[in-house]
Amino acid sequence: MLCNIEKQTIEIKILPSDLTYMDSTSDSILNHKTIESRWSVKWSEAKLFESNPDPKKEKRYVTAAFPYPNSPQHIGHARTYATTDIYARYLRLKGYNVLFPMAFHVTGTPILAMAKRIAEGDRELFDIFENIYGIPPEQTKKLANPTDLVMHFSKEIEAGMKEMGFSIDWRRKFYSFDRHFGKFIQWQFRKLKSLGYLVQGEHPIAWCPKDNQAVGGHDTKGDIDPEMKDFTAIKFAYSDGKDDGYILTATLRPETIYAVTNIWINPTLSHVKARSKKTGEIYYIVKRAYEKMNFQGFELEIVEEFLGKHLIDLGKKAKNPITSDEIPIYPANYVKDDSGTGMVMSVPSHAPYDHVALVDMGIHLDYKPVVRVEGYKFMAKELIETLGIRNQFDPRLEDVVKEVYKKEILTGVMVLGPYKGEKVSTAIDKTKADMLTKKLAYPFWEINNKPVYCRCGAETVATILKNQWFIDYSQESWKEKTKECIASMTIIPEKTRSEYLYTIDWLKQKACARSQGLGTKFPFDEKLVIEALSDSTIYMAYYTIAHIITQIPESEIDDEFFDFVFLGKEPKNRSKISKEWKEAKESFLYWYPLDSRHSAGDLIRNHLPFFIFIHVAIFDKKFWPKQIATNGFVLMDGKKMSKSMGNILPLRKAIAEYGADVVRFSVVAGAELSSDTDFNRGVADGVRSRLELIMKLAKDFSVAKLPPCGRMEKWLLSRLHQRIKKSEKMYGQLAMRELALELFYEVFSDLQWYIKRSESVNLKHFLPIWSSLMSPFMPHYAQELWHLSGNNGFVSDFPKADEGLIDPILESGEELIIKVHGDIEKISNLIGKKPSKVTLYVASEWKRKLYALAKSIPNLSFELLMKSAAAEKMPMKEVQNVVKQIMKNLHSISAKLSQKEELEALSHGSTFFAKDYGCVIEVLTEEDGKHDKAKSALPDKPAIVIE
RNA sequence: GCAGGGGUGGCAGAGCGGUCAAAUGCGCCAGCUUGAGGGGCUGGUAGGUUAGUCCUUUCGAGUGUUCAAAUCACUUCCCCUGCACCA
Repeated sequence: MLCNIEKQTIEIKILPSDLTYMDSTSDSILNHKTIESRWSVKWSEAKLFESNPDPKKEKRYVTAAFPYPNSPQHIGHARTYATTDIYARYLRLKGYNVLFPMAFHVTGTPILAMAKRIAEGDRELFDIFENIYGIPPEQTKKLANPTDLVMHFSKEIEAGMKEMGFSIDWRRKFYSFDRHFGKFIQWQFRKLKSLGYLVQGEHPIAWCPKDNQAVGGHDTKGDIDPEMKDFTAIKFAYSDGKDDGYILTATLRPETIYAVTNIWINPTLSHVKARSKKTGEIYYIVKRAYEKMNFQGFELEIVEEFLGKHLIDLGKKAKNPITSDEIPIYPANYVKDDSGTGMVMSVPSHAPYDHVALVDMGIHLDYKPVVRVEGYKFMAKELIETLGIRNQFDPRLEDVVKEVYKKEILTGVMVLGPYKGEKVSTAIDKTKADMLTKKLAYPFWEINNKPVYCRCGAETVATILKNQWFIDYSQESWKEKTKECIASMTIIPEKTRSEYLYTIDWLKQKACARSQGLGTKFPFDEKLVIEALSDSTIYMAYYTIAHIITQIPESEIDDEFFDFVFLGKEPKNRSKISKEWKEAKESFLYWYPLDSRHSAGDLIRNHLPFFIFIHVAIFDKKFWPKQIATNGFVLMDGKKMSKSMGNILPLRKAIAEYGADVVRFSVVAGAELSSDTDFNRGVADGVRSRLELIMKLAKDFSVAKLPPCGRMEKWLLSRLHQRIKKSEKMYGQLAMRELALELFYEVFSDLQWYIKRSESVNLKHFLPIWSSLMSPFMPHYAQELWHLSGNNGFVSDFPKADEGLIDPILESGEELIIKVHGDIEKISNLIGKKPSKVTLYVASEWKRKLYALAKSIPNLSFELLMKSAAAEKMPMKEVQNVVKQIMKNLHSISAKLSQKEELEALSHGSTFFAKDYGCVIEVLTEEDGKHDKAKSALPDKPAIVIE
């Protein structure tokens, strides 16, 4: 029961106009800093988020992708964590024992590269630090050591997370370069190797010849990711048999080898005759290619150097290694020496340049088509002729090349050679593989988007890493197991499921070790470091023991420890099992499997599949993850945040300005989970001012001792209890946008209506429930409200919907009042005068019956309804009019209330109408009405007469 | 090209067969409130029309299914993301 005990009542009368004080500068009593720090201190003192196994309670284990501390966090990062925290807090309210841990990922090269840039005094970086993150240059200078950098930013991030009120168990914090963690990762890799998932092979990478090391995107000027392009270097012997050297041509289209007509050599460029020290083979190539080839393991030495003209002047012919055709060698000025070997096999039927060059020379040949493309016979030739391109130097030729290559490779079908009938995309690989195995050709790599410069200034080159280690995600049985896991998981949003499956299908081998970077040493080659996407796949398991394992000296940790904890295998020597071993195992068994993994949506194509792959590889099925939820980005005023645009809003700055709860709410509430959301001042201000109104109301009126049992209090509670039911489902599905609407914006309009309608305001029963419902989103303010409304302790339960308090009649009654209120307004605007008297006529009971009748008759027609009405002995003259209306809007008619109920509601509303419009209100039944209009009353739509 | 997602009002973004001229927020306009501003409140925001109504056009374009389509099917155009070794 609602109103029983409060005896002492103090009547506080307020008018809606009294509430027009939402003054954002008057937040002395609404200071978010005070409220937020008050409660975060209390939470931390109560160790509320330090979660330990408790066999009596059901657990839920949630994690979010750990941050990479090479810069402070911005509001975009906050979205994933806020989502996770909201979910974690919701689960706690539902009574679960919830674990939400956090750590820092420092693996890889970006931090190293950044520290190096600081050491070098990189202006650009110092500017970014100063202008975007507010770090003065003197301080930046001190961060030249990678560890200092990590510590500085991780502290910053941790502070931000604490300010945000994330319910994290910080005891479990670690860094991915911690040695204890390294032991765990090495164990993981030994496991993968023993399972046959670790393989070695060749791998092309970008290389800096000056620094003598591999170059990733972070190591280049302008952070450009070097892209690798694979050529095929094909050996053309001289046909006279007198020269044992090969003209080594490089091509991207090895499948066109069947239609080579000649070889192009640029007569003006420096060429060399070079001998391989490995095989003794001799190649003719441009001089610039010689250096590049040595980076790719050809081990060449120069025998002779000359201009290309020399080779042409010999007048010899070459032999096609596949078709054995004898082909001439022609000069071509368009051939450049910065790409490939500087020697080109000419395929005029498919290469636009070759065609134009031959035409230029006045040579006419019978073209052999190798590839057929819909709509063309010789695509290259036809396009050139259509465009009227006359020589090799026409800039449009470049576009033609792109167009032809794209079309032919993507849609073309082979019409020549052993792969006749196959798609070009596969024929390229097959033809190439054939030539490679027969040693008729070699792979040759080039940086596709060159020039890419290393930060040291040198241009990067392509090189081939022998013995690169891979995790072999290509194994079919492994893929199947991974898919099995996905099938058992809840994927939020569900529509991304196919993306996971697609990614799992195309994942091949993933290079997992690098020569540099922070992190864990590769156990099978200590010169290498495990790269970042490979050491972050099962670290969620490590959290469960992170605060326990550190109690064991690192030197005593071995694979048996992890086997024992994670796989349940007893060590050979059972006396090894210490208290910590047992505790760790118990903790893992309690918390695992992971119940929900949270991350940004862009990780669906790499980290998240890896996460599942490695889990299914290593852990027992009962420890496979249960759920993944991914979210979109946060835009700043509609634009993507970026360093170059300078529109990054650092999280802590946002918190200082708006307060943690407003930021939390704003970054998750604006859009559905998976789509990008916009953060802008307007939205954040709107959230803040609403929150402030509620706080103000609470402060002033929550403790008022008047009985909160009036019609409007009941209405407010009825609405709220409806929302409890709905929101529970939404929380479970992480429907952030819907929750925000349901629990915040709509509740706010309820409150506005309530204030308008009530003689006095009393939120005593409303506030505790609402604060509990909202507490996952706005934990600090919710806690404050909980406290203000006279409750002790922490918000700790999810409210239960009380069906007995849900009153549909009451709600419909208010709906009617809202509608009539609006209608009066509309009419008086329309007739252009303020009402002095308003009379409302409530429709007769028989009209409601007629409505019900209409709804109950299948395949309703005018005649049918008239007949039925006649059978019920209704007043047929009027029935005709009503039936006409019914037939028009059959789908929208409703009569939720009886005449009596409508009458009651409107009578109650009449004092409000009278006050609001400053006029006399009369509510009558249709039958009692004298006015002509009275008859036009319909259920849910009283007739209104304004005088 | 392949794979995935998407095209809705000034903007963002719901809706996914009837209650839809289309939630909500932002913006804009008008009135009120306020010392001004900010803020707040009320109403409006496709066009026309009317005592709260009704009509027409509208949800990328087109065709179809249906008594009924923003919602279903087909065709077509356009946009975004990914196609890797990068955290």
